[in-house]
Amino acid sequence: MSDITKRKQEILATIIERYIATGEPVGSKAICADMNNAVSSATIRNDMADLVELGLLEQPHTSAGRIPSQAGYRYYVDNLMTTYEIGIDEQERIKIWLQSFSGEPDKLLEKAGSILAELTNCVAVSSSPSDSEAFIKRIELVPLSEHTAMIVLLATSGILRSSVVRSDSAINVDIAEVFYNICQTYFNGRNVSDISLSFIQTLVASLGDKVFVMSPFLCAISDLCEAVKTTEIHLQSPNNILNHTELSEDAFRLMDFLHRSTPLENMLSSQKKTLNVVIGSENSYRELRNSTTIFSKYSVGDRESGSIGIIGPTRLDYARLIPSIKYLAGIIGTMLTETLDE
Amino acid sequence: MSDITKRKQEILATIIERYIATGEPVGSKAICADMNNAVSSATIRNDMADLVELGLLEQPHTSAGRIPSQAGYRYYVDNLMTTYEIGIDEQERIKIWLQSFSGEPDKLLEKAGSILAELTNCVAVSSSPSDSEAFIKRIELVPLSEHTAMIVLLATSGILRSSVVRSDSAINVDIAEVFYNICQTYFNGRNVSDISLSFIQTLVASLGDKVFVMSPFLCAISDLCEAVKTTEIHLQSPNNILNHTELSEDAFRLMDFLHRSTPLENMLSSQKKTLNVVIGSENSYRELRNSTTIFSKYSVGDRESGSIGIIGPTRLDYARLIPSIKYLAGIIGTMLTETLDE
DNA sequence: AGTTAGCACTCACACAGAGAGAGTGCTAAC
DNA sequence: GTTAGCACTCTCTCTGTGTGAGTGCTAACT
Repeated sequence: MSDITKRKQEILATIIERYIATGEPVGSKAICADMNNAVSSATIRNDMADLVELGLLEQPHTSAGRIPSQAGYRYYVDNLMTTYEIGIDEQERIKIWLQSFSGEPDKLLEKAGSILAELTNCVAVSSSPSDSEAFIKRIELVPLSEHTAMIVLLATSGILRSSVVRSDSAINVDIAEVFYNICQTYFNGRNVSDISLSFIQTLVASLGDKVFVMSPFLCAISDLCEAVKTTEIHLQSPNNILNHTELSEDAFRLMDFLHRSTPLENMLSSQKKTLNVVIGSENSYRELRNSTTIFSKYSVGDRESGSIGIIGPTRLDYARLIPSIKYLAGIIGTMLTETLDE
Repeated sequence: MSDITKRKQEILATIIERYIATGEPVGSKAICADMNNAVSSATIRNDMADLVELGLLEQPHTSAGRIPSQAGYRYYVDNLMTTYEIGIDEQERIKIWLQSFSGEPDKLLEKAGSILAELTNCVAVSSSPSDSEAFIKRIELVPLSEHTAMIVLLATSGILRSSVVRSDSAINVDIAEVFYNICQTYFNGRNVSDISLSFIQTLVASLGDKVFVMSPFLCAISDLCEAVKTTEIHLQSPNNILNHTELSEDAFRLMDFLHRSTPLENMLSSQKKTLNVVIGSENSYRELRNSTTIFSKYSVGDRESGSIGIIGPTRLDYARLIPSIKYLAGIIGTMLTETLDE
């Protein structure tokens, strides 16, 4: 692959950039003009034929211009692209805009996602920080009425989860005390992965006559631990899919795909690198075979605990989008880490 | 309008029901068969011509069958339709399914919405109970870390809202006490609409040296009161829009419309009746000119405080959907009222 | 050997005409 | 008021033609 002449690389880059901008197949004449007539269109045609041979370009039909193949985009992203960083003032604006949500990871990610969707005109997807190694930092019981209370669980990963519990018996100071005692003894400081159903069951067995009052609360805690471990997926502007005509055939299937969290989750958890640009059929899900996904992990503390990125067509302005996504992932990580430090 | 002969009504109903089932224009022969050849196709043609004249039917083109006009649907819904109640066992299943979410109105509505979307194959929309006449029932401060705390506000409308606050000074018992004192004196039992920015400002002025510590909390309370008043819109399965080919032209605009809460909110708040069936261009929003919206209000206590319903094409199985929506609205109301009573 | 001009060729697209089929509107008889 | 019969209308599909963009190939040139 690396034995492609400089000129062929230039031609490839020109075709890709022009195609990204216009969405139309690029002919030899147009390239010729873009290259200031350095060589004739016939020469370019010869080179293009070679690039098709190599699988980097495609022809929609015999007498059309060329469009990049998925391998072509891959070569471009890996070897040819020069990235454009996002402007400093824009960076500053985003930072200020996000600052106010730094206390609540989910809200922060939703906001970041909607900024990203706006910026890229694509669907933005983010996963909340999930960390099965997280510990329970704190559990609080917030009485709401005689028979209902809210249980709030804060994990060391910075994730905050809450749920409302109903109890048949009145929730009074005594019960709260029992609750906090149990938390202190059995939950606080414990790894969320330890709180299995069987753990709760053995715990319940040891409670004696408090079991009936306590069990709904303990079940809630178990659920909340589960929720802390579970990656929450945030989807922003799914309708942006419809902006891209090249995806209109897949639109229906894609929409359906986007609205199911499990595959998205699997997709994200299978990504190993910090920045993942997955083009077309490189994606393991068939629904994404005509799409590109660009995701960057963000780090909370020293752990890469979540991702943010986009799903769009393969025809994407990679050179601009990749830096934007990197920037957002970076700033999310920083903010979440700062909040965690206290 | 009421001077339409019995037979014409029967023809109209047959056309509408057949068109709802098949989506294809209905010809005189087909109706003839559906009516057991009680009259000849020629007679039906004569009657159909009259129904077109009256604006209840339309012809896509001269030599096609007839389809219902929007006015035709209206006439059908108002005068001809016989509704099909949802099955008892299905009712029971839904009830059990929803029960577990009765403590959290927003989750309950989301769940109900997703059931409705599944049931109807349409987009489900619901608004959380909003009530500007609600009072503050309770405010709790939940310390999370040295500098952050969660503020939980429960309103008499059953709505629960929370937000995380950062404070520059450490959040200790003293501060909590001051906080609860302020709540007791100024907030608890007060109408959420009273908590304006100017109210907070005068309150802040009277705080003396506690002002710097308290102001982020007070601002949060103000925001939460605002959030209690604000109708929260839940959208379920927006991609169901794409299931309906007759809306494919509007799909893009509709999707966009659905993802902005404000118009949806306006639409819902402008509906006066308990059950609102708004067909096609009866909708005040242009985006909905080819859609039907069916919404039912649900009552919490004795106030109609929110809505649930669907947005779909005008070609809808009104006879089945209307009872389903009524049923869901009813059960939501019952559940929310029960939770509130305690 | 690499580059270029020239030209025939290919293919998608847009438009037009023909044939088929569904369903109508009208007329005249019942 | 109802019905049978029939010409008529309009959509849809298929086919054919013309156009234009862009190619691939060949032969000449540097």
